[in-house]
Amino acid sequence: MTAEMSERRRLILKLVIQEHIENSNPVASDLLVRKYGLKVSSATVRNDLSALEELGYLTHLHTSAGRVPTDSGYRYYVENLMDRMPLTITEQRTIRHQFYQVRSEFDQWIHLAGAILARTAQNASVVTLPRSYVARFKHIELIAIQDTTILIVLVLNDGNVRQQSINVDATFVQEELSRSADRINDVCADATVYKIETFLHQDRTQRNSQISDFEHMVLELVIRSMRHIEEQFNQDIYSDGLMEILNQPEFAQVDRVRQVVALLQDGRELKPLISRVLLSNGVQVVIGGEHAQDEMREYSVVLSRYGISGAVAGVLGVIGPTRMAYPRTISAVGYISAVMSDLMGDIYGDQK
Amino acid sequence: MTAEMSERRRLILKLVIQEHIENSNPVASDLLVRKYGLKVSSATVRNDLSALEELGYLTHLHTSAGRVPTDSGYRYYVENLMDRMPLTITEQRTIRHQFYQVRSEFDQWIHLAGAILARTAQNASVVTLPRSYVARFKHIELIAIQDTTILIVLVLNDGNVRQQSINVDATFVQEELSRSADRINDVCADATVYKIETFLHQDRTQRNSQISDFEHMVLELVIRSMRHIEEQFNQDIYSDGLMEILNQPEFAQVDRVRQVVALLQDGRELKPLISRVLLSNGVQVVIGGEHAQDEMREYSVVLSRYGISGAVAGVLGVIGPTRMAYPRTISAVGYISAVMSDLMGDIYGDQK
DNA sequence: ATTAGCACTCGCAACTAGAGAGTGCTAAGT
DNA sequence: ACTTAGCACTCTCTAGTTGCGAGTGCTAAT
Repeated sequence: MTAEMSERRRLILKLVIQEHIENSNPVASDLLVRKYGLKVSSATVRNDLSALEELGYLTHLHTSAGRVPTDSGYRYYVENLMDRMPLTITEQRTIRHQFYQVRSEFDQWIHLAGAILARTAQNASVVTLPRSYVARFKHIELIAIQDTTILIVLVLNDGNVRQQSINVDATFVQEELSRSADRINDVCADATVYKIETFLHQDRTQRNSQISDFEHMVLELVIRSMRHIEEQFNQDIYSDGLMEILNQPEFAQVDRVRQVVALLQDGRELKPLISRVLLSNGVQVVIGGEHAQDEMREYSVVLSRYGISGAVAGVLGVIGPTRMAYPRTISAVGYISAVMSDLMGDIYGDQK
Repeated sequence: MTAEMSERRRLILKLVIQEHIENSNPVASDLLVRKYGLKVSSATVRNDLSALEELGYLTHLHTSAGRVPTDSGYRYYVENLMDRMPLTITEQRTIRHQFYQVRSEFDQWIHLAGAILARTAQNASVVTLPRSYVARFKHIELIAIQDTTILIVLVLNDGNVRQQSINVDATFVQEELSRSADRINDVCADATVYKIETFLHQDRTQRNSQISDFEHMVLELVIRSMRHIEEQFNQDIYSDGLMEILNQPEFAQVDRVRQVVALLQDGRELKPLISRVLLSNGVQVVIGGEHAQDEMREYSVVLSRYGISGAVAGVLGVIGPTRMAYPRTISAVGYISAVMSDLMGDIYGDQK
């Protein structure tokens, strides 16, 4: 005697969820009949609603309140019911245009992506920098900025640039430094950390070293930097749209606000998700209680990988309350990740 | 017959403010007598309180509530009453130690400063990057990252590093690029934008050009970048401590929270302040209604310039509700700006 | 299977009352 | 002239009460 699905029940579930997403209050049976012109009476709808509740897709807070979707209700909606809702042509053009304008400054990309995502989805956005799966040395530059202070600029193959300064005993002139940099660039071209380490080790045990003590020291620093980067592989999460998410009615209480601020600020709860998404394709949706972490129980995330498959990749997406405009959010995340991937293809080339 | 100051009234004002700063509720006459063991009765204190109110240093919200400082009360306190409260030796040592650990990665400095300020003052912090008064070219690097894509890394004398990528028609090999970079580095050494422009102009009108067309193009980009940097001179505000400030009891209502998030996020209200502080010495305090902007009426800021006087400078400080632990905050801002200035002296040298 | 009708539940807003906190004033004391 | 005790007065905050509206759930009829 358990409840069963039917076409009408599916329609009612869809309407309940869409109505709830739009207005955030519980949905009543007769509102559905009136607003959507159902050809049945509110009593019939009530029966269906309680059947949908029995199936686990809806709940009430208390007897005399309208229905609210559960996490599995949202899941069913996302999988089976919702209509795709692509961004309008105008929106797409605007977005492409904005990216085009900052195409050469790629440290701006993630800021732009974060801002657009947040505005489009009316929720908070998260974006990680694109990173190589294995960091490779691309180029080093040594610049004398003071008598005994040297600025090291290290460029990796994924466009990661790190600057660092060191103090040395002796005074170097720029020519010397440039020659050292050239030598290091030669030796390390396209090398992984491991290769650089091996080289350093061999060079040390040999009698006639190819490189100077100073260059040794620089290489040590390079290794340390690259290790450091690999450790925090995709761990720096840039986030935007705090204002947007705070305008959602679920954040009318301060403790909810504090909770979401904490969530976005340290990002500990998001990291496992991001790691998983990095290995997947397409837009991923995790809804409320599906999260492993308790702190995320009240939030949904819509994430996608972007980048060049097999080479460099990052993750971007949206986080918001479980009551979220999934169709639009999913489209926005999908579209922006595609635009970003295209851009990266232009710059890094479509290697592989 | 206007009210006058007296030693006891000064003491009472000081106690009211300190008590209010600590507990955030209005201060009653008999609490002062009980808690601080005053040698007069609560009725006397009441008389003094109403005298202080007449002088404009205190208010009531309504007849039967305790006293609360006004903005000018806080001002009087900061100018005349408060005891300096330096950070403890342990705190100072911890802070120095933390900076020491990241001394070579100076893009971390502002993050560290922001975090420490926020934690120490239990409020939001703001930090701007150190910038030269006039940007000077230091070094350029051209790196082939793809057949027709070149990465430009531009280093300015204040340590500002900008990366940019360009697409070109022809294919360049790294050697060619390095030679071009060398030539540009020669020509532009320590030049201001103006100088580079003049050079470019002269070189164009001459028959035999010193540099190639490609190098011309790069220089154009350099000029654009430097202009861009000069325009947003100290305009990028890094901010931290949102969690800390939200824990202050004045942010128990959501609209206050939204207000402060907006304030920190766009920073429009802070920019004029920062520009002013850049030209001043020592720790500057602006309290509530002293702000020119209405949006800042409920906040106080404690700011200080840091850097090397006459060369590079930035601003750091704390923003919080007018009820703020001024002595401690002022000490923290002063101390951290001193530490940052020292560090910068080590790196950039104490030129001038 | 659908529907009308109606009792029942729950939350929410408005109102009331009483307690508590703290002042302001007056008149007396030093 | 300053200080103080005493007390009335004001205002807020909390708890309790009530009534209303929204919406369900059930029953019995179609």
